[in-house]
Amino acid sequence: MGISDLIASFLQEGLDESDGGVLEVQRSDLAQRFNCVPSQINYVMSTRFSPEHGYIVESRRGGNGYIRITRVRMDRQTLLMHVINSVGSELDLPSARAILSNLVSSGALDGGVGETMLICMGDKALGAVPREARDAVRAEVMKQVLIHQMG
Amino acid sequence: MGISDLIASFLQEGLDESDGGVLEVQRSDLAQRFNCVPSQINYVMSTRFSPEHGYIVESRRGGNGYIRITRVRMDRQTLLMHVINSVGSELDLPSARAILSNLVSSGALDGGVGETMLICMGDKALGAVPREARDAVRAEVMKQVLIHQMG
DNA sequence: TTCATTTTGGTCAAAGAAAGTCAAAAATTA
DNA sequence: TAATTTTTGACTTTCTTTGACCAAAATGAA
Repeated sequence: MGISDLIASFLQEGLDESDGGVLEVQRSDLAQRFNCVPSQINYVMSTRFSPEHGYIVESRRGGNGYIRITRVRMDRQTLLMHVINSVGSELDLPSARAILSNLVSSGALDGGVGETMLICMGDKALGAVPREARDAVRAEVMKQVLIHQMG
Repeated sequence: MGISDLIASFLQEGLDESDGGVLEVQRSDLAQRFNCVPSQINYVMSTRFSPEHGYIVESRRGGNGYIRITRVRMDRQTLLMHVINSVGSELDLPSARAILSNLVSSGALDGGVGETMLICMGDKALGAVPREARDAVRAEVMKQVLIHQMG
């Protein structure tokens, strides 16, 4: 087992013992404990605690900064993940509408959230984005929101 | 929790207990109580009690000087309208965050919708938009969603 | 009244304390 | 050997703390 694996399993344990599946750590503390460089913690986060793996990682810099890992629920997640993976690098508005209406009617997404997303991806909201770039933005917006929704 | 957070939550409590959501404190008193330099109080005011966070801060110097914090309360329509009008042609992410958190905590916006908007305006979601154009997109997204929310 | 002194609060920039990014080097694995 | 994954570290960004210097209001003496 490499250091990254050690760190990962240490965090897993912490999450198991924590209440609510939430764990807060300090990057430099962890790095010291495992005798590695701080940025390795970022590596562990992005390779083992990504949303695709079922986690959300938030953080704050500066004095009293932290890294917070949250384990997300699993059932809805599968559906959302499926959609996330199916969305490529571009997404037109009608497709977005269809996807969202599916998610909402299947109960995987709150109606208000779905509508909000639609507005965010609409031509008015994206007025400042060149027409030919909008579908790329839509794809990214869709994916990011759904990834976040897994939490 | 850092000192700034401690001071902020102390003030929050005071506001909750106060009548009319108004609280008056003395800068040097506070600084002494929390064992910090007076200007740190100003820092707390500007980072946690800004108008975007839903507060008005007034003050007076000289003998018996004070700092007065007032929590702003408005009905949903007014609040939304106010925000829409106050957002110019550009909006940076921290400001968006503050505005949304205020709208949500005041009950004018559903939490899920607020979070969704934040993700839609995040740097990841707007990855395909040139950095220097993002704040313009954010402003438009914010306004469009809120306009939709008023309907 | 007028002016100096005292009592507050305000500003700003530097220093400090985390965390983030990115790409090269090293190690593993296929 | 070639490709992929890990490990490192130099550089960046964000948030907080501190302190030196500034500005205004109240007070009291001339």
